[in-house]
Amino acid sequence: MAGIEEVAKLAGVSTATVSRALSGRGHVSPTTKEKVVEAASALGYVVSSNASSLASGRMRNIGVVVPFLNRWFFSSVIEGAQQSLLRHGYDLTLYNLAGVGDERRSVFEHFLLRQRVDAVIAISLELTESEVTRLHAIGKPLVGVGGPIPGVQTLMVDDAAIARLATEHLLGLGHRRIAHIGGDLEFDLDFHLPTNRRLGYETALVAAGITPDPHLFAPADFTIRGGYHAAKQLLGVPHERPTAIFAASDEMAIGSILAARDLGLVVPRDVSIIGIDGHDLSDFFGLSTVSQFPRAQGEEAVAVLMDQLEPSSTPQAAANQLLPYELIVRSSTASPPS
Amino acid sequence: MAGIEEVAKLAGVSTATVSRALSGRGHVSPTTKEKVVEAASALGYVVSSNASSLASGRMRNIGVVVPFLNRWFFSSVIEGAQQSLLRHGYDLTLYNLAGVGDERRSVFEHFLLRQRVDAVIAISLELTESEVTRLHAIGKPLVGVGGPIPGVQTLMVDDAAIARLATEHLLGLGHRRIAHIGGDLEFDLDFHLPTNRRLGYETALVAAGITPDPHLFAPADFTIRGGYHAAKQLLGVPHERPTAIFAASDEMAIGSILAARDLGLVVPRDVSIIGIDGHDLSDFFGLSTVSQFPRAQGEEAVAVLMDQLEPSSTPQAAANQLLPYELIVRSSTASPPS
DNA sequence: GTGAAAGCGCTAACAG
DNA sequence: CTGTTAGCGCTTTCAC
Repeated sequence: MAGIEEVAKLAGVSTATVSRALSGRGHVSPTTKEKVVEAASALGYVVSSNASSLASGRMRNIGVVVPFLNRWFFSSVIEGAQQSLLRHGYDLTLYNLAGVGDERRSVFEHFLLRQRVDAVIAISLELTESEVTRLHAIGKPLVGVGGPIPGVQTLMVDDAAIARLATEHLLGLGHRRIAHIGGDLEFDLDFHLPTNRRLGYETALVAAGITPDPHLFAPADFTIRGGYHAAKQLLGVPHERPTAIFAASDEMAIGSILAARDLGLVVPRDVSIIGIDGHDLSDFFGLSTVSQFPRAQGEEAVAVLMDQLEPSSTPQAAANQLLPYELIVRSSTASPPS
Repeated sequence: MAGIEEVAKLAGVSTATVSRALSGRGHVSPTTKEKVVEAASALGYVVSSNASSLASGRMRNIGVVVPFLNRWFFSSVIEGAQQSLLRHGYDLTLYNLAGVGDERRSVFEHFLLRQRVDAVIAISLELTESEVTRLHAIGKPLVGVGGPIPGVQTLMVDDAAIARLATEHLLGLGHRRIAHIGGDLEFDLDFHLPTNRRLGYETALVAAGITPDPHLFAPADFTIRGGYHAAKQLLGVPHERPTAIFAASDEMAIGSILAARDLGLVVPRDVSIIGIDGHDLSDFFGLSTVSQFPRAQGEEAVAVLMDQLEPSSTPQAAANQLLPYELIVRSSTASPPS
């Protein structure tokens, strides 16, 4: 456990110089710097992040708060963020706000209050005003991903536009009876995401001169299982079966594909199905979808934070900016049966 | 940002007493403690983890190293670990060793060397001997989950036994031509897990007087997609089609179910399918499986670490112990067609 | 460009 | 049971 002092001795300089040489902060002559770097690696020296943090106030650590871990969207965002952070020399401390009660309070007491992080990224999580306020009070940047947090810089896709696009794709193929599987109310608590998607769907319909039919809406929980059950409900009716389903997530769309099969329907001949996400499995199921790019969202969140944490001449990110998405047409959508 | 000193003043005690009262270490009279706690919360005081760590040498932070994030098994283990750690007042810093090259070195330079963590949990990841040695050299406990790391305390299920159990289930139903979808060689690099599962499968076969047939083995990559393709291969043969498939993961088993359907085969009438994992989706697909309990594995890993980090009279965990598993019979397995 | 020295905020002996 | 007193290992003014 070599310390800075030993490095200084070996390099024949002061500890201050070692610190400067190794951190890049402040000016050190090239020769000196080289000597220091050499001495450091010779001794296997590495700075103690604690001592460094204590003295400097920087933690080089970002807190990431998520509601779930084993959902494709979340783990993808995290992956993107983590990789990007690593590149910046930051660590990523993970907080899973699964249990909404004590766990959640506990998280805030824990890391907010223990100042373990320089900033926090909240993924698809609606923080309370008090939580936001407290974070801001202690000067911690906070960026949201996946939905608007009042008063907070947020990265999000335009859910309404995405939903409109998906619906328009179906409309363009000639579908008129288009069902929608969206989030149920419980999910709307966080983020109005389902609502926005439903809105986009209805907007597209109306623009095409179609009155949205409440019977063509089914709520589900964003999972394959949920989509399956919702789709069975939608497709099981004897008359006026929808010719297409627009699901608010790929997992629900996949569930819908499976449901259609189980009902003896052929996709896309009998029913077209489109999702949202660009899930790993969408390709496998031949699912048409509107991709959003969660890994990129994680990276972008980090870029936003870095702009604040380490202001450089050239900001890397634009916050409150709408993120890209892309319609991917595969084999689950086609013209309706005539 | 109230400091310990202000709390001490408000409570009318010394900073040392505040520290003791708040951390629980050392004895403080109940009255004093109450006063301190009150003063602390009145001031909104929270310890600075840096200062605390620097002075005490404890980080209250565990590093978790994983090869993937968006795979059910890994995110589940992490979830379990994180929740358990939170309860112990520890944070969880996540390191994704996705890219095996620079990323990996970088991780080790970063956190190993920056002493940000008290210990590390390696999930299904074969650390190099040098990595293990270095960790041990600086006295960091290290526990493996999901496969044996030489010289390291490891939590794992008995993969051979699980595979044997799954195969015996099929045998017991009367199957004789049982195919196996296992990991391909690439995956065997980490952990011999596929090999062990294949071994268990063959052991069961041999015990039943059946000679394992290499044509009944197909490698895949543990994903739904991979399982699908492997199963098509296995089930597509015109003669002597296997009557059952044992897949080394639920995702591959699900892929197999989908492949069977696409080939016009009815599960389990024409072919029985069993997996390993107890995946979230296994219930949905009616998949028979041998559950292992990844969340519990994460929790157990934490318990092992806590025993070392905060030795108490009663050890909570037994290391190098085989973890529980359970055969769950659902509707994907039945007697073979006669 | 480099060194000296004063902390960063807390914990852990050691006394009392 | 509680107070005093050294540091923990680094960063950062401030001089030079």
